[in-house]
Amino acid sequence: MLIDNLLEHAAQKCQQAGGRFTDKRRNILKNLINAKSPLSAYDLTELYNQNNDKKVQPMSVYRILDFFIEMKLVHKLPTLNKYVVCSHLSCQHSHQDQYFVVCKSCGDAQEISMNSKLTQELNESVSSVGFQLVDAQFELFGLCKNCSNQS
Amino acid sequence: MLIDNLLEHAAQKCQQAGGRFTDKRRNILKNLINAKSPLSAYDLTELYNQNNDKKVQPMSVYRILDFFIEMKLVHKLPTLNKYVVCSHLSCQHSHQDQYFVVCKSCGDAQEISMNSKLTQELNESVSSVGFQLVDAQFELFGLCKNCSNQS
DNA sequence: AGTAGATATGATACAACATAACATAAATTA
DNA sequence: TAATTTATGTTATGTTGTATCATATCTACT
Repeated sequence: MLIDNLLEHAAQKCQQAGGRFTDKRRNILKNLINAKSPLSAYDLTELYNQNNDKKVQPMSVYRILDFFIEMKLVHKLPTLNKYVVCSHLSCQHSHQDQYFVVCKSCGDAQEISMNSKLTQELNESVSSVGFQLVDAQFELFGLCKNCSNQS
Repeated sequence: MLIDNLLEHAAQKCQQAGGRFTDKRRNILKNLINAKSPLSAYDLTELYNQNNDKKVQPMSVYRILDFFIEMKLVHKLPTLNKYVVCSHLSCQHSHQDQYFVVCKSCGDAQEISMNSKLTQELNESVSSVGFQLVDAQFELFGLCKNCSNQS
């Protein structure tokens, strides 16, 4: 999908929720969409400042990322302390829980939608120790096709 | 199980692997066994220094934790940046992959062994995006029995 | 016992990630 | 246009983790 369409879609989502899609936010989201792998808040700060006269500080980037996460436009990968755009940036419908596989070699991350069988498995095994599941997002580590061919 | 037995067992595991079970290591593992919830490296540093004349620095604690992780005596919860003892500290046999549920309210963490169905599900869905699973440990978030009753 | 090699820890500095707190600016709405 | 809400600026600081080089301690060998 064209990046401008994605941004337009993101803008709409924000506005519908009573948030603004400012230049800074647009710019930072664009950088994250174009990124080959997950980026840290400091990566995004640097990227922004390389390409803009007005500078931004990490504090602001964290705030902007928090906003995007609330808008469900961005996910945080807590193990990596990095951020990726939601792969369903352009869908209208609501989504299942999702999780991520991160390539140990190149750092690429893939979002995976959780199927119902998996969700059920997780819920069951969590209840078996007396817990009630709240947030099922998680990260796994592996090797992507490219990297496992090379080694 | 009595804590001294657990420590004795840990000592054996270390020695079998050609590692030493020094006083510092013993002391720090003991603190982690007694902990009610996961502790950070800095928590463990403070705990140690409160109870000992010879002080230890975070750097050393990180090294000791790395050692325990290699010995499979301790797990790191990467989302929390905290550490817990392996719930199978005293078993001899090798273990499946495991994951954790963390209570969002009280911070308590429970280790859960992955059953084969779940392992298979994960492997399948990861392969479906061209990845090969390497490390399947992860964390989920929920509410423990106590905390969900209170609210 | 003495020494060589491996293992463990000390010590200092710093990098990377993240938040607190208070001020200003810009948009929205009443 | 004044009041309110939303977004960002600014500075300081907290938290987590690693790099590097030095010293100590244990183990095994002759």
